[in-house]
Amino acid sequence: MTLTIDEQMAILMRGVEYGDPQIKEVMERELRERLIESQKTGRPLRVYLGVDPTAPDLHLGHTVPMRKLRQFQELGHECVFLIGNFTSLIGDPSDKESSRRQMTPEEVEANARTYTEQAFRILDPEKTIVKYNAEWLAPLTFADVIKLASHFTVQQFLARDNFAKRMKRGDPIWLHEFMYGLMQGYDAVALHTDVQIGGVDQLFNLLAGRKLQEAFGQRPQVAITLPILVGTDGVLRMSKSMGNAIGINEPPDEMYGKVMSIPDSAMLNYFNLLTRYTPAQIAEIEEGLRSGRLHPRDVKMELAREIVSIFYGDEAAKQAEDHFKQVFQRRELPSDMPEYALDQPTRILDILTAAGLVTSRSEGRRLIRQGGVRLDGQVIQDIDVVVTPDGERVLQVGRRRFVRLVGK
RNA sequence: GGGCAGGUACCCAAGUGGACAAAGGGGGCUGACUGUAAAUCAGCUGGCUGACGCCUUCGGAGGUUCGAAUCCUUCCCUGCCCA
Repeated sequence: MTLTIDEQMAILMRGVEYGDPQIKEVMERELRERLIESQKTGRPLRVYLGVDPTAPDLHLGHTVPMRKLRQFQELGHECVFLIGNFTSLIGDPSDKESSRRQMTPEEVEANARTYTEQAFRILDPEKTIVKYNAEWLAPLTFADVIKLASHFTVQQFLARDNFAKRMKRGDPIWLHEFMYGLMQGYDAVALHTDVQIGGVDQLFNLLAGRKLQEAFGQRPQVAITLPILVGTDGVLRMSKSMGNAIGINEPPDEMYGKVMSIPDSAMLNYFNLLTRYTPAQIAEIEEGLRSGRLHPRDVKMELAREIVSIFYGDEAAKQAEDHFKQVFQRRELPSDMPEYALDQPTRILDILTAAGLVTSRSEGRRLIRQGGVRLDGQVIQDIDVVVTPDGERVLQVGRRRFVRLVGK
């Protein structure tokens, strides 16, 4: 609370990115004005972040704007975590080149529950207001919707990068997808927001909010947009459906390992968007990597440790790192592994499938043929080998799947 | 409503009567190497089978044929042009 406006601005604008320098200038100016007013009047700003519950788990990509919301929270502002339980029935065109399928109300509801639980690992539950946009979107009449639509032209939508691309390619653009921007814009109106946070791909929607707020006689919100986090492939945006996501609910070992699997080229993206490091510290790392003073592997391990630590604490991060060194660097057995009770001589393929190490027997055969299956460290050559229970034996598939066979 | 072009495996995309479980790329997996599950290189990537082989798959349903992803009928869906 004792921070100066300049100090607050430095925190809040950190990492913020717009496609356009002019927008940035305007947003910066407006945010500053509002902060000053807030300080004078004592009225906290109303800040909101919306997420669509399209998958059961939040991943690291979601945490980028959530951390920004948290910063506002810590500066004493009123923060709304909005679950797009209505919008996700439509499917957001922003994050996909192609349109997203519509979800059933049941799926949305189940996901919304896990989302809020997981969100509180970043946000302060005491200071967070959780809202669902079906509250105000569901009651709108067709006439209301038409009125909202009358504030936009088709050209404005078609100019949007995402639609323009699909247009060019001849991919379908559904009429209902246009409604998405209207809905998200109306969220801002319904919430009387001062600030909305989102990914840069959401800029269009945030600006739609400004437009609608003006139409409703409200002061247009400040849009704060953040860069997109890439997934473990290092190229595409992180998303569960792309299979390149790191879930915030994943166990520490898994989280650490997945961070280690990102390409070196993605490291700075992660440092910037996910860690607690200052810009100066990150610049130093960047310089170190470039000059060869720092070893990329060590830097990545530092990154993995930091990320696990944010979610599970230093102790768990340390343990995850030890596990990683043990299993992947020294190729030793992990300290603990799942057990599978073996009570009679059993063919190897039966064990692999029953223990869930492979998804089909064909896959098991393939892995054995490729030398990817080991019993007590010995590569299994014979597909037909029968394993007899004999105290404890360790069955390993590839480098990271282990099961302890326990005789009975 | 009319004309034209399309709908292929997790994704993109070839194939237009048999040699197609279906080219190529991406992703994923395994192995080698290494600096890590980076990079690079090699292999694998529908299911069942010890194996020969068998079964299921090319928008849906029928049909022609010894044989169909490929031809025909019909239905559903998409894009472009015209109205």
